[in-house]
Amino acid sequence: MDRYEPLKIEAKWQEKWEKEKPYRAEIKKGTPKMYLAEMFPYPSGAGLHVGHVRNFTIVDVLTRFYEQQRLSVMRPFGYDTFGLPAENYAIKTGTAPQAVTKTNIDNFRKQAKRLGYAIDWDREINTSSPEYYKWTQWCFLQLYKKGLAYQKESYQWWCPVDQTVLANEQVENGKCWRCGHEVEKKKMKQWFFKITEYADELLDEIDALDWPDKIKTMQKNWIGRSTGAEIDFALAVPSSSGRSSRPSLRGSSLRPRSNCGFPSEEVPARAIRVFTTRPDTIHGATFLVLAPEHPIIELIATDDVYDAVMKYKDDALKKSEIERQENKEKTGVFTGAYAINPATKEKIPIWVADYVLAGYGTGAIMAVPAMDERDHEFAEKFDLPIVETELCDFDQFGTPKTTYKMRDWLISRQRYWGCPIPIAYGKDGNAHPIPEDQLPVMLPEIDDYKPDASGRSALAKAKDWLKVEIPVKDPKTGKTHMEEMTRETDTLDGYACSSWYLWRYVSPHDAEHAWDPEAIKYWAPTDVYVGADHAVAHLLYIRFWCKFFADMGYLPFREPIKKLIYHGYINAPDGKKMSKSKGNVIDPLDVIDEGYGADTLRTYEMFIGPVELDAAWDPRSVGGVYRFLNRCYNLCFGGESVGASSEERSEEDGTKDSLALRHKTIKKVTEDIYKCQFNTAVAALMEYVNELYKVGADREDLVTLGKLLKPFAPHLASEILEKLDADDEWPKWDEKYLIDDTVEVVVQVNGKLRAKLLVAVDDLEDEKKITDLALNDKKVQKYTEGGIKKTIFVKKAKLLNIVI
RNA sequence: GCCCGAGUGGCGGAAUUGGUAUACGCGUUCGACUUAAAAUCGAAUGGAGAAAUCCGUAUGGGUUCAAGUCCCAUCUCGGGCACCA
Repeated sequence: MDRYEPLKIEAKWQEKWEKEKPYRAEIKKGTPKMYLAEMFPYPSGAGLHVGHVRNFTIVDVLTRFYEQQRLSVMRPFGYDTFGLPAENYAIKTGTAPQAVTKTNIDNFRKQAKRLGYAIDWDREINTSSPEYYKWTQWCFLQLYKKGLAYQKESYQWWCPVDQTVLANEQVENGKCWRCGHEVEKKKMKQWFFKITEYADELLDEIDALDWPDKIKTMQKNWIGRSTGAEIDFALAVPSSSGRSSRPSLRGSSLRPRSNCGFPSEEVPARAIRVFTTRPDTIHGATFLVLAPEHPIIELIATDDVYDAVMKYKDDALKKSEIERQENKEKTGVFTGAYAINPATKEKIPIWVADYVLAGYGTGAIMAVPAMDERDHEFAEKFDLPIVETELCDFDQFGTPKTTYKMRDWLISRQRYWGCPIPIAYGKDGNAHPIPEDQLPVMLPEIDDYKPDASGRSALAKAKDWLKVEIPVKDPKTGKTHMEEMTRETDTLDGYACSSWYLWRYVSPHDAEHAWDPEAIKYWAPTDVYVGADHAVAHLLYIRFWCKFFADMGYLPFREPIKKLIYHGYINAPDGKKMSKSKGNVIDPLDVIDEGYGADTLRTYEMFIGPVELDAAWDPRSVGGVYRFLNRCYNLCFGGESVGASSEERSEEDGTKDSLALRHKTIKKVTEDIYKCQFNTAVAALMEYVNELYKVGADREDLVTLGKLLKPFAPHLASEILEKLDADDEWPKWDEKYLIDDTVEVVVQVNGKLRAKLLVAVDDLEDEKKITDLALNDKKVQKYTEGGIKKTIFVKKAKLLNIVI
């Protein structure tokens, strides 16, 4: 008898799948479709890690499960290749990111193929290939045309190490998500996507999603909608006139410069607009507080305190986000100016303090120390009046307003290795979109990738590339002429590239469209999406783009992902995060090559625990799963030690029991996979094999085993099914085999287990018979001598409780 | 600080959602095979007890015929948000 040699079996099947391409997705009209994908990986130089394997295997189990049910299945694969690691590597070594990326992709593909995934390899995509990013640029232009891609000068997060700006979503606890360095605020003109335009819809549709609550809550918090009102507080007449060198307030209305994220509408002359969720407390507003960045500060600060106010402002701007977060002690400074509370008509002082955030609301608040804890703390510290307030009807003072914590998505990156933004600047400095027929704007190959602190990417050094001729229509004559312009040197945030890739998969080589309209109608939206990261950023951005392209008529749905599986990490055996520096990394390819094989690795990672939980790698448990597969092999390929064959079994009981066992297992495994409870599905298969060892297995038992095992261990299962000359169609269970002739009834006395009765299944209908049987049971009688109060029979639970 | 989620054997974890707690796997122990080891196969394995039994799902209370599951309080751990007016 042959031994189980996983590496041999796996090589055989992988070669067959490579040649025959059985997992190619095709549109089959009339057949229900199933589109599954993982969050595509960034192909790092280190190759696959066990976390990738968990991610991809979850998708694979479901892919094969549905494929075996003969649904029309699509499971593509791709690479998210733009980004800092490849670029930093290029800077360090002088190797072109293009070359590094190609090497890494080749390695990833080779490794993924060794895991036996049911991937349609003809649908492979790579975000840094021109055939892909051409359409990323096309997407940008659609957003631009609708005014949803725009430029704005404002204070932004700047990472001094990576020398680029970052989106809010990429700043974690005041640190850069990539390098971990503290971020700074820098005032720059940058490109944004107007995600806030969709804030309400993004929020309102969360509840209906089949996504983990954790993610839904995080997105809700991130969007952070609150409703209230905006109220204008008129400035009181300044006690001293402004310095002549300073801009004057008189006459003109105040238009906040568009540099702090303040609303762009005009604020009435000589007034400060505040946002509050509690306009009904306006009578208790005893002072105003402005964010340090508020542009009106320098206009209203009186001479006597002007320098102090400006110093406070400068200090606040210099402070890192971490310093601001750590120090919750209230600080602030009086501007010397006053405003009029429109409700009480009282003159109230205007302060500046950094506990008021520039980016939220109007960057100014009315402080109601009697109602608000923070205002109270501030009032106490600076000895400002606290007056109890009566709630009032505020309609006469303010206008209803809804605000969001979410900001527009900053997409400019001052980096080389990204998708070029398809924009050029004319002599007048105005931005012009690159015409669609000039796409893609190719990323030029350059020698020196290093960015500098100038705030421009290395592309600024590609002198030839910078020049471009753009057709311009003269507004007077209506004639078009070519004008030489200078290209935008910022590249797009990598998240832009991944905001539409799920739709590219439906027609990955389409040269005419970003995605084929017919194919998208059939395949999309994605039915199951699996990942372990990007709870807010990517998963919010892709929802935003989906809604936008739905509005544009390019997508026939408004939510891109029906079901989201968000799985846990796999940690090192010591429970800590795996990391190269700690030297505790488990390399999945090593696990395969040690002799365990891919089937063991895959099955182990499904068995490791509930999908949503983190788990620690346990080398010994890997051995346990290997033993299980080995037992499967021996059972199917005939070992002497295997239990009785079907012929030797007693005709009456054996066959009936084995049918019950088989159908029970089919039911359990099927239902568990639907519920993504892969650990218990594997446990059920183990139980099945254990039982078959005891009672013997006939051909049908083994065929069933092969079919149920295939999603987890596809190579071994294929080998089994081939030997048995069986197809892999998913088996169905029949409830009639699950009903036994006899059942065990549990007898409790006061809720404690005292006896078990074996009764005919029909007797479950006869409560009196069972009660009599129980009361005649010797073990039960020991407890019921003193008489009984009542009995409770629960048919569903096959349980009788006797109360004494 | 606020909002979620979770605490079950030596370990990872099961438990039809109120109905036999500890499935499955690991580890441990014993046995078979072997000159021996590995592999494989079989058996045992929550604690106490000679046994009958008793005690056991973080802790303390409660509801119920019946609680790991529901309610209240406390403790511990994880996650999210964190001056958002």
